[in-house]
Amino acid sequence: SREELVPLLAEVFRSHGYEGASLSLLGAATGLGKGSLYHFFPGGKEEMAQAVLEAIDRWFRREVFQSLREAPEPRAGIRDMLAATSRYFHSGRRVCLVGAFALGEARALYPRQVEGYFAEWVQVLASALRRAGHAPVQARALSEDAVAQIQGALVLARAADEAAMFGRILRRLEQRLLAEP
Amino acid sequence: SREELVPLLAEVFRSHGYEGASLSLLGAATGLGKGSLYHFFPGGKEEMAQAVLEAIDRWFRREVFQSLREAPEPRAGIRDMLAATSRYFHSGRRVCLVGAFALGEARALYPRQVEGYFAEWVQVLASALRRAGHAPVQARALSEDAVAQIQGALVLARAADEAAMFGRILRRLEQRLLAEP
DNA sequence: GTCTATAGAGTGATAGAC
DNA sequence: GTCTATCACTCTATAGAC
Repeated sequence: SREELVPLLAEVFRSHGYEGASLSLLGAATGLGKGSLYHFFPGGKEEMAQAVLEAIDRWFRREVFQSLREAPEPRAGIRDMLAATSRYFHSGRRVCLVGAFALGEARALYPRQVEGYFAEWVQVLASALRRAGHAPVQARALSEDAVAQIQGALVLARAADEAAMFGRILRRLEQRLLAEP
Repeated sequence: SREELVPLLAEVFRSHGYEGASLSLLGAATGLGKGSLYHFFPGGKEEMAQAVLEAIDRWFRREVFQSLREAPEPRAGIRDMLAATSRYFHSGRRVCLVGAFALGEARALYPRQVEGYFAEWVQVLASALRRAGHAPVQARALSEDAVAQIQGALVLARAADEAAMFGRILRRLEQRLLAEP
């Protein structure tokens, strides 16, 4: 049942941040009392956020990184990655929890996960760009730019409360990533 | 003396977020008791954050947007803007408070300021790009991409705890912004 | 007396841990 | 549900300047 709880907890952390996600909010979202929450997560709030980060990590490995790694045609993999990214972030209406953690206090609690999430994304995308014909150095640079662009697009879309901005930026990013090396 | 307090308060909000910036932290950072803080900011924490956002707004208008608006040569203005940006964010070691607010709960408290900060940045940069020879639609698109890139670079640099990443991304952004239309 | 700035005890509410 | 700690905040008291 931990597995069924995690997506509910995730949405609370995403929309309220780590400090803002109080046990009463987490309880309300799951329909559980504090006692039950501590039964499933003896480590309390910290363990809940840990479980959420692990679930995010699994999702990105499966839905976003896998097609980048395994697509026979790297450019198709890049398209799939961007489509999965847009789906995951609800076309810009949803915030990136790892990005929000990176900017805030929670970074200190989960340094490995925060660092690893972006590092793996950049590495996997750079590898696909190399297979698409880019020189290693350019592939790495373009990949860093791209992952930063996605995160920045989420910030701007949320700031403007205009999800469409996320879609616009992602569409231009796709053109840039698929342009001939 | 409010003016002398604001930068100290700002650093607390930046490194702990809105909810994480407790009155005891704010008191410790300023060396003031609650009485004094409430003397200068009768509206409490909300007014302190408001004052910080106003100071940020003034700083960006003066140091970042002005050269974009007034530089006789728009490309020089763009270079100055990027240099001021890098200076402001301490070459990637400092977080963007408005960006952090945008991703978190505090966005709801200051919707106008959060929205306005990015909207003005995008608008002023797009105007400089038009003067540099870009067509209006392309200027606007490139400007959105650029401001998002800067915000994303701050997220990634902070996530990786590697300030140099911010510098790398900004250097490539400069090339892209100064490329011939 | 008045004004501005200060400190800090004390308020109820709520936090997370258990 | 119970616990203690801490939250934002209020209030009273007090200091020196003029």
